[in-house]
Amino acid sequence: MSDSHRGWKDEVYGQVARVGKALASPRRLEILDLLGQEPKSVEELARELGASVANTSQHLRQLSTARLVRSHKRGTYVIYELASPAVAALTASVEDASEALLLELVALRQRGFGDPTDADPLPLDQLHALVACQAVYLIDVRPAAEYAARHLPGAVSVPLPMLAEHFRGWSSPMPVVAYCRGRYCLYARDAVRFLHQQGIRARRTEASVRDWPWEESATG
Amino acid sequence: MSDSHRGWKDEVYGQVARVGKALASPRRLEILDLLGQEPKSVEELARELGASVANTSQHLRQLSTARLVRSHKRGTYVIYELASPAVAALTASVEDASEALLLELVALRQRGFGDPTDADPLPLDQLHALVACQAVYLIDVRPAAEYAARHLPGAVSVPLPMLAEHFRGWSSPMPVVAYCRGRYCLYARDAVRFLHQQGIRARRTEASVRDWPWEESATG
DNA sequence: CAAGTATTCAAGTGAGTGCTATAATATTGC
DNA sequence: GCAATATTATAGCACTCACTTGAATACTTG
Repeated sequence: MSDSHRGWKDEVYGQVARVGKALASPRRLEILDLLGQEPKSVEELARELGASVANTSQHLRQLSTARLVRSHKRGTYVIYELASPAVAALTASVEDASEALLLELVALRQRGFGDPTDADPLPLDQLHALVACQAVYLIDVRPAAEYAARHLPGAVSVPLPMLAEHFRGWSSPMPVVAYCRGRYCLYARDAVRFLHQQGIRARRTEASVRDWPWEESATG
Repeated sequence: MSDSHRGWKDEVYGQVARVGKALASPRRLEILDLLGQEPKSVEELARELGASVANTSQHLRQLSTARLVRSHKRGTYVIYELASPAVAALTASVEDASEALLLELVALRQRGFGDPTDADPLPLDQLHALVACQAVYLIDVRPAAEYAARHLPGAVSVPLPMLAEHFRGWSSPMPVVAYCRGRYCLYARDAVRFLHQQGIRARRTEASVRDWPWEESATG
């Protein structure tokens, strides 16, 4: 009985495992998070990953055969992007589950944000409210291209290298809130540390373009 | 800049990849689906999988070190169970994503349910309504132990081997709806085929205990 | 058409994985 | 305590995977 279904089940779970295998490498997971920000070229991904171009290309090939990403050519570059929003939802699920199950991961993340000057992150719902009534100065500290692709409504683009220049002579009493790529990105942490050094009220949030309630292409 | 965060990112994504690796094997995915029904012993899982006990034990060990499952002893048996509801949600996410991304999987599933006598499955919301007003006879064709652990409200336990006996002399005009473990289980299909042969109005649903809106331990 | 550049292919290596078969380790029931 | 049984550990095999290196491909630009 159960035996007569064996072949079919093997095939079915074999297919699901194609997706599972794609999620089995740290590099590939990081690639998926990066592509969740914005489509990127192989070279750019390799630079972000600190990996060789050839190696990055191979990982992208695997993600591609598992249908998690797709590519098209733009000029001399091959631009990779997530195959669908379902992929961003999938990686979010895996990361959520990991945080729920692995104490090590929670500890590791606390270690990254453990400096006493790193205030608690601003929760998503509070951010929503504060931005709506313009009570905070929301900055997007990712590279400009990622801001251009998609950003939180009301946010100002201040890439990390521009931070000092942007806040030179800053005297507004309005508190600053910084966001970056999300949970596993330290840009916002670095920004907040710098602003604190300058005596500017600042806080980070773990919200990112992934979490924001998106109406299609509303890039306010 | 990005380089100074490298070590931390490697560790973080390494942790997430622990969960990813656990999802990278067809056998382990099937184990997670089976444990989503009910906690089971190694021996029982091995029988369901058509795998050796030793091999099953090894897979369970991997799932265990990734914290997706946990175990406790009952008599001479070691009973494995999902570590938390988050694991069931995770496997559901992976399967959802696979179905959204892999045409092969959709085709494969259609092949399993492609017989013209297999009517379209009853959607979850319709099932909810029909059960609420007692317009259908809902049968749970999984093994009795899984029914005992958890079942849809209003369902009657009719394990597949008991099907013929249960419906001998059946004359009610009420249509039968059969459910089993879910999307990748063929028990409900087999039950509906049999009932059709007997001239009984029957339909399957892909709803399962995983999909039902559960209030805690309401096993109506 | 030629040069330059972005990407992919191919081969090689060391580590890891899935499976089998066999032995070892409980733990229960007599 | 001894036999029976459920589970896990160990060793070995074929295979896959991640990464590196060096060459090949494809496309743009002059």
